[in-house]
Amino acid sequence: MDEGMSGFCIKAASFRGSGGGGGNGNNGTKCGRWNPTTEQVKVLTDLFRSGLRTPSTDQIQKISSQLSFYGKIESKNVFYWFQNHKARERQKRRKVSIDDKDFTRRDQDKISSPKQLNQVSGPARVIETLQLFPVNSFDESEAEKMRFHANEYCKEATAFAYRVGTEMDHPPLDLRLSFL
Amino acid sequence: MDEGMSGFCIKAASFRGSGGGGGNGNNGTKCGRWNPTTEQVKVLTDLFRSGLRTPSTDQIQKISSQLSFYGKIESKNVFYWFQNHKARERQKRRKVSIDDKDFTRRDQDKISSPKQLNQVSGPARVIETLQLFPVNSFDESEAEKMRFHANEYCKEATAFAYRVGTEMDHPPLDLRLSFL
DNA sequence: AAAGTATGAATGAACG
DNA sequence: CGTTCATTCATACTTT
Repeated sequence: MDEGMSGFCIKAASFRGSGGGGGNGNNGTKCGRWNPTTEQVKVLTDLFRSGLRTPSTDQIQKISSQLSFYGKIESKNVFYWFQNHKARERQKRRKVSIDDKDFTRRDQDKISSPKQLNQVSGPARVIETLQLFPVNSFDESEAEKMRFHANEYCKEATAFAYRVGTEMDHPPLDLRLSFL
Repeated sequence: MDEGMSGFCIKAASFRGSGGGGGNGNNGTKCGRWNPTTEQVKVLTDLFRSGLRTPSTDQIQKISSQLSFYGKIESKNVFYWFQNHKARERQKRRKVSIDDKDFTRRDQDKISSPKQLNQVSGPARVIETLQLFPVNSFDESEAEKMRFHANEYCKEATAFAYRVGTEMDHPPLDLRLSFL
């Protein structure tokens, strides 16, 4: 297809996510955008999982410094990484939650002969246990913005244990584009 | 978490809309990546051609719900579809316009694609929130198609537990993140 | 079957 | 912060 590759250097097919640091030495001829190594990603992920979500400038600096050992990295990369990771956690939760499992119970007219195979709707998305007590273990020296923040989303902590139907019965189809 | 690794499901060589529309026997147990049926693609394309470019979350969910009849689909699939379709439309357009100095003697209007009619270069902003008119092709029932939608933005008072309070998470694990 | 193409998915970067 | 753009990776599909 002869894509663009217009502009900057190209990359030579690196693998990402292949656990165990598959020699993803992005160091070298790498320009354009930051391509984190598996080690870098792991550390960042650990930090995130530990509860870090919006690191301060100082934290970003420290993280960046530590991560620079594994490869080229800048502070802004760390900043963006956390921004994106946090945003996407939320975004994904929103998109994957109410997706399928449509209850469009329209009139049962004609079934024609559609081939609804075993449409496995929703592979039982697991619900991670959310902590109600944010305990920030690190950075107790300059907890600036991390004040009492645990009092904003207290609407309901109900973990809807919705079981995914073992057998999804398909409603008769009647699709119009007027659902928007 | 780790949206990365989407597991690894054994690929089962599925068919996608094997040729002419007819039986796009949606694959049965296919995990890997979403494989849209021809009907799904048609609806999405119609929506796109109607001017929809970046559907909102609500729209995405509605579309996904409607499309779930034709086969397995999730909201994120719809999201990605529009993102990709828009990006690639732009990419193609950008590539065929600038640079490339040679005027090909050949016809510029090759086969192209039947998927470009509107949305040309121009400040004319395409409609973002549009009213869809039925363009169904395999649905002969014309019962309630002319419904006035008015300008009611009733937000579908569905009681979805929506709070996402996944703030801090403090697993008992201990990392060597002492450099912070 | 290999090579090429189309496209779903992921994510860095940045905008508003 | 949520949303959007750009680029890239992975894979389904097509062509040779």
